[in-house]
Amino acid sequence: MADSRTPRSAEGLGSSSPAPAVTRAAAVLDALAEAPSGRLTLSDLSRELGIPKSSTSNLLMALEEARLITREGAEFSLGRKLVELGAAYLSRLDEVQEFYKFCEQAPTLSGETVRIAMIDGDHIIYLARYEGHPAVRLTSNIGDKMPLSLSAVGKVLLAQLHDHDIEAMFPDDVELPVMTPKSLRSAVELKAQVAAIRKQGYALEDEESTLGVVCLAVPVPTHGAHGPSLGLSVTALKATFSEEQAALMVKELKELAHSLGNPMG
Amino acid sequence: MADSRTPRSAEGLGSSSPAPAVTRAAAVLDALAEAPSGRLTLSDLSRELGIPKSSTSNLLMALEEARLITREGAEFSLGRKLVELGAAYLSRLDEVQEFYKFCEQAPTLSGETVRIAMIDGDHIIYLARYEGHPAVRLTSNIGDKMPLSLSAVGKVLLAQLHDHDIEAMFPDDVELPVMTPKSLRSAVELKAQVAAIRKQGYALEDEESTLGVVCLAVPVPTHGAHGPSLGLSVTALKATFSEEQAALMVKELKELAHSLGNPMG
DNA sequence: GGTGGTTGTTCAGTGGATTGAACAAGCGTG
DNA sequence: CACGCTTGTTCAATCCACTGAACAACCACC
Repeated sequence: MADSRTPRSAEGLGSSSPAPAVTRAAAVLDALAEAPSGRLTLSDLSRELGIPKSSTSNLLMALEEARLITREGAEFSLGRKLVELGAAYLSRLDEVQEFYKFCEQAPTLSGETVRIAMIDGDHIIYLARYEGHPAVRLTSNIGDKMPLSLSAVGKVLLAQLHDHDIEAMFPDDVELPVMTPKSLRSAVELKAQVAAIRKQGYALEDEESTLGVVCLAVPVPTHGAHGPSLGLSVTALKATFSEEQAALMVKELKELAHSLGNPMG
Repeated sequence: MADSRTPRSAEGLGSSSPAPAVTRAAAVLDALAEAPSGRLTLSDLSRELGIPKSSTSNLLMALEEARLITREGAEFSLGRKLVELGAAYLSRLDEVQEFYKFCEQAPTLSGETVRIAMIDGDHIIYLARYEGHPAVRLTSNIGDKMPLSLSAVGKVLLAQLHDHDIEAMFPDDVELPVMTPKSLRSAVELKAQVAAIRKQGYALEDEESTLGVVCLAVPVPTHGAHGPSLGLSVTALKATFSEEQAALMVKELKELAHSLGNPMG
């Protein structure tokens, strides 16, 4: 997707980093993560990030020594250590452990596909997935990202933000990403939904990211001031989706959200 | 585990990194990943890594801007971007996708707990887990590490290495980590097992990491020269473990390994 | 409230990381 | 095979990131 003609400068001109080498190294990791093939050469990186070749070479050597990237011939790709670090992050979230336990025991949810997600910049990121439903395997994985406007969790998390933050992210004339004919197209429409979500306490996504698939989501009340807000969602096939079922799911999701929000034994 | 009295210098004295800031930043991430609570203050990090406070402050600011870490008051912890990056790494491994598909269809394995792992320095790291067996939920997670000598996959991957590499990692007088009374204690014993594993083509772990639990593992033939070698394992309760079952599992594991090793439609 | 030991931030000097040009090695192409 | 166009590595000069000490803010404990 990234236009290879447009080098995205690692440094935003005026904003000089307090540790440029680190900022640039992070840009290297990003570039590798976003590259379609996942593999780039020194020259590729140097060109795309606008970093001199010799400097890039130094960065890559340091990153390789830290196992954050791997060299394979002349091509570099992400390293295994990133899996460790990502896992270390997730293992610290007690919510994830409890999430699994709860899903297994919940009468309705235990048979569905449930996910827990978190807001991450202008996207959501999936942290864990419970699959009671081996028949419907989602293509999305832990760690995957999604635009806020295209998912139920995204909308529900958006609804948790202050209005001026929402306005900053979605001015009225902004272009929203579109994945299906039913995707929301205007920021005005999105903000109207946000208002509705705040009233009813849950969000619905009706084939807006994948045709034939609907999603329900609720927010997890953020306990105390610390930690970013989490959201929960159930995914179901539109064909087998009924009002009563939806009501049950929302009820159980809210129970789960409540128990995640109030840490107890 | 880390003796807080012993600052592990980020730089190995003589070996000066071509990009010290990056190496130090990586050390910061490691320290945060290993910290029991997952949260450290600027001073903690400065002390433990032997980096001046002012420099540490700069590193942390740059890391935070890259979302590789998060600040929470005065404490720093790993950032969400690491989950993304780890996921990006895993999503590139086609093996993982095929692994899931195969497990679901395999007659015996589909009811068991199967994992795929990779060698990572002197440990193994789990890349994916299939659970046909909701009754027995493992405590281990994707991204977790394990010493080579304590798991069936570890031993089977060790058996793939050249003898001189094994000798370098496990000289005869080395102290092996111990987790149960049945854990291997001497490197000599370990190397004898490696020889046996090479003959029979699979490895067995008999309550060496967890009492009551046994594991079988086979290697995935590394197709071509590139990519590190992978291993597959099934975990079962010792109580419900029979010879015939073991034979079936090894057979299916080998089939899976073969299909992973020979990429096809 | 004073006091000792923290904490994180500021700032000017300097030593080392960064750099660009010049190098060597690979690869299609005519 | 010689040619252009890549690629990655080398090296000395310069600039800027790192440093250490001095600072301010905080907490805990008499």
